[in-house]
Order: sequence, then C-alpha cells, then structure tokens
Amino acid sequence: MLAPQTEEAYRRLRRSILSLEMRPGEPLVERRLEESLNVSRTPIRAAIQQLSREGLVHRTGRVYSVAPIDLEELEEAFQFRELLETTAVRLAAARRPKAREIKNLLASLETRLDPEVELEKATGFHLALAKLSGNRFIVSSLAGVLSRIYRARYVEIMRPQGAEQARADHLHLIELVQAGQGDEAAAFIFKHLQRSRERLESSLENDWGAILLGEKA
Amino acid sequence: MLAPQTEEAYRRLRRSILSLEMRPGEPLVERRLEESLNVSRTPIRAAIQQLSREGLVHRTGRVYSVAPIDLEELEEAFQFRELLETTAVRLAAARRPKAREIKNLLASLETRLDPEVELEKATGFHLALAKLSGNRFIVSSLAGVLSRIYRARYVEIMRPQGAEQARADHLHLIELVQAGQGDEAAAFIFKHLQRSRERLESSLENDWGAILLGEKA
DNA sequence: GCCGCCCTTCTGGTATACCAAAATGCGGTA
DNA sequence: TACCGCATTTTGGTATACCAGAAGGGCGGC
Repeated sequence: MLAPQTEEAYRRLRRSILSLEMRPGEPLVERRLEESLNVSRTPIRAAIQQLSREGLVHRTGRVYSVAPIDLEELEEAFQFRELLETTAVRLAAARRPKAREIKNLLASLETRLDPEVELEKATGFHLALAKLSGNRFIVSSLAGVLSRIYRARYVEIMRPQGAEQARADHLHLIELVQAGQGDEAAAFIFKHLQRSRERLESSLENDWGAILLGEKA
Repeated sequence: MLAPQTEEAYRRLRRSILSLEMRPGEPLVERRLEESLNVSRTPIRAAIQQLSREGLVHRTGRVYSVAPIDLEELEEAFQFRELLETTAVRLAAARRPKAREIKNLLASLETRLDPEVELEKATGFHLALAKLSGNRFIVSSLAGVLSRIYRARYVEIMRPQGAEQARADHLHLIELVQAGQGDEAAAFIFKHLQRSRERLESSLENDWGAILLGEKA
C-alpha cells in the first residue's frame, strides 16, 4: 500500500517497463518523468526505488535505467519457479482446498484474445495457486520472480497456441490439486514450466533477441 | 545501493528494529526520527519505505510501525527456509565448489562472544552457502526471510550452547557440500533448521513471549 | 588540426515549505 | 458529570528550492 501519487506513478512506470514501451537499458530521468507523469519528483523517486527493489530497474552509479533482460537470470528464474511452484502445489494438494478457494482460480481461465491480458491472467493463476500453499513467503517470492521475467514471458504468450496450451495445463492442475494428488501435480507443473521455458528461449533467440536484450548499462 | 543519508538512516533504523531497541508495534513518526537521526524526512521516508518492503515495518492506514513478531509467519518462514536451503546445498554440492569459494564461509565460524555478532555471522554463513547454489533468486529470497525472522532468532542464539551447536553444524555442512554429498547435506541442514526452530519456539513461548509479541496494530 | 582544460548545464540527493486529513483536546451544553 | 462538537495540532503526502558532483561542449593553446 503506497501513497496515491506514488502508487499512480509506480503503476504507470511499471506498465511502461513491462509492456516494453520503455526499452531495456533506457535511463529513467526524474525530471523528464516529472513532465510525462505530471507529478513531482518525490513520488517518482519513491516509485523508482520500489521498482529498483523489484529488480525491474537497475542502478549504475547514480543513474537508474530499465533493467536489461538477462538470459542467465532467466535460467535461474525458471529454476527458482520450479522449486517454488512444485512445492506450492504439493502443499496445496495436501491441504485439500475447499471448492470456494478454487473458484478464484477458475476466473483466470476464461478465454481472452489480448495477449497482455492473457499474461496478466496467467500470472494471477500461478499466484493464486501458490496462495493455496498457505505460505506467504512462497507467494511473495513467486510474485517477485514472475514480475522479473514478465517481459520475457510476454514474447512467449504472443503465440496464440502458447496461451491455449497454458489454459489447458492450468485446468488440469486444478483437478490434480483438488484431488489431493500432490506428486502428480508437482510433476505436471514441472513439465508445464519446462515447456514454457523452452518455448520462451527459442523465441528469444530467434525473433526477439535484438529487441529485448538491452545493454548491460 | 542507496544514497548516503538514506543508507545511514536505513542502517540505523534497521539496527534499532532488529536489536529490539524499538519494540514491535512501536510507531515510526517521521518528525521524531528527523530529530533522533539528524537527517531530513526525505531520506527517512526512503528508509522506511525500504524497511516496509522488507517486512520489518508494517503500514496501517498511513502510520508505519515496527512489525510485530507473528508466530504463524515464523512457521511459514521456517518452512520456506527448509525449502530454500535444502535446495541450495543440493545445488551447491552438485557444483563442487572450489576451495576458494569455501573460504568465505569459514570466516563465519570464528568463535565470538557477543550474541549479536554471532547471529550476524550465522546469517552470513547461510547466505554465503546459498550463494554457492548459483541462483540469485534463492539468495535474495533467503536474505529476505532471514531478516524477517532475525529478531526471533536473536532469542535463540542468546543461549551460549545454541551458538556452539550452530557452529559445529555449519562446519559439518561445509564438509558435506565440498564432498559433493548433496542429499546428505540437504538432510543435515533440514535437521539443523528443525532443531533451530524447536529451540526458538520454546524460547519464545517460555521466556520472551510478552516482550516480543507486539500488538497486531 | 587536435588535444585538453574550464565553464556551463544537467542530474540526483537533500532539506524544507506547504497542504489536507485525521487525531486530539478543550469547552460548552444538556 | 458526561457527551458532543468545534478549533487546534499533529501527521504523512506532495511540491519545490537548493546543493554538489558529474558530464558535456566549446574555446584556447600547443
């Protein structure tokens, strides 16, 4: 929970970064943002600090810039997701969540066409699933790593069949968790993540590399 | 990396909180801190925001206060540590770290008498060990959860034999990792954490409960 | 013509002025 | 005496003024 102006600046900056409207490596100049966001530097600095903490903005010397997309980091991020999410579904299955808790998840499965909305929904699904684990640290860590690799995931979900595949996987996951099949759910989400990782990496290498990979600054 | 005044304010505030000099539940009034820390509100607000993100400071409405020590959170934190640290040592063992990398760890094992320094060293050890995993997300998440439960761990390490036991465990862990015995290391650190958790919880319930557990605000 | 130095400008860091909302307390009234 | 309401104070939020250090460009010397 942030102050209103700070919140607004944060949301707009974050959106600009995640949607790639601001390119990786691009510097964030406070006095420019002051004009473009129509708020004073105080909330802007707070927002930048927040983004920096989340890893979406890097600091070099005293200049802030949009974090580049780092392939090594991406590897580690997926390894970390595997760890978090397989554990989360195991814990969730062991808890035998009530149908009411599951309902939130289903909302994420409606068909959408806009890939950005699709990605938002997918993120929401993974987080809601993690929440069923009952461990807030798993949830917040997952939230962190997901936002960190959001831009890269964007290029994956751009392919229509990618989103379709994800939806089917998600539905199956819900069934496994609800049935209390923790190990199966863990194995399944592991597969799910691996497929996602592979699609993503081939996309990055083939089509998007030049566009996405900003200078290390 | 923060601005110098902000850094200073952050360090001092953090220290005050972790050392329990500021009690859980105590409000952080910017204009008071302005006097006691001799800096303006700008860096103070930045420091508070940082602490808030780390979970050491809570916000209710628009007042910030020192986060209470929540026993449920503590449970989840240890569960999370088990997950992170068992994985970390497995990954570390698989990498067969060079002796040079191990040397950093040994520095944490010198005998100390001051329990605060001891705790700092123990934290450093666990983080350095996690670093051997080669996964930055594991490291940063562990850093987060460790600082979050720092105050509670304090009461555990107060017992001299607690620190002694920890040192012995740490030494053994290094040997296992260096020998590439990932599963054994994972099992051992799991035990290590469980003992730690048990000692800590009995301490909290018996001696420290009234002192440490602030109001939920 | 090229290199280097100085001056200007730009940037982030800090302090402070200003504001609105919420809390506090005092005084009046029932 | 207890309670309600208004005035005052306190507080966090925001804008802005001011500063020092770094960077960039232009001018002068070699």
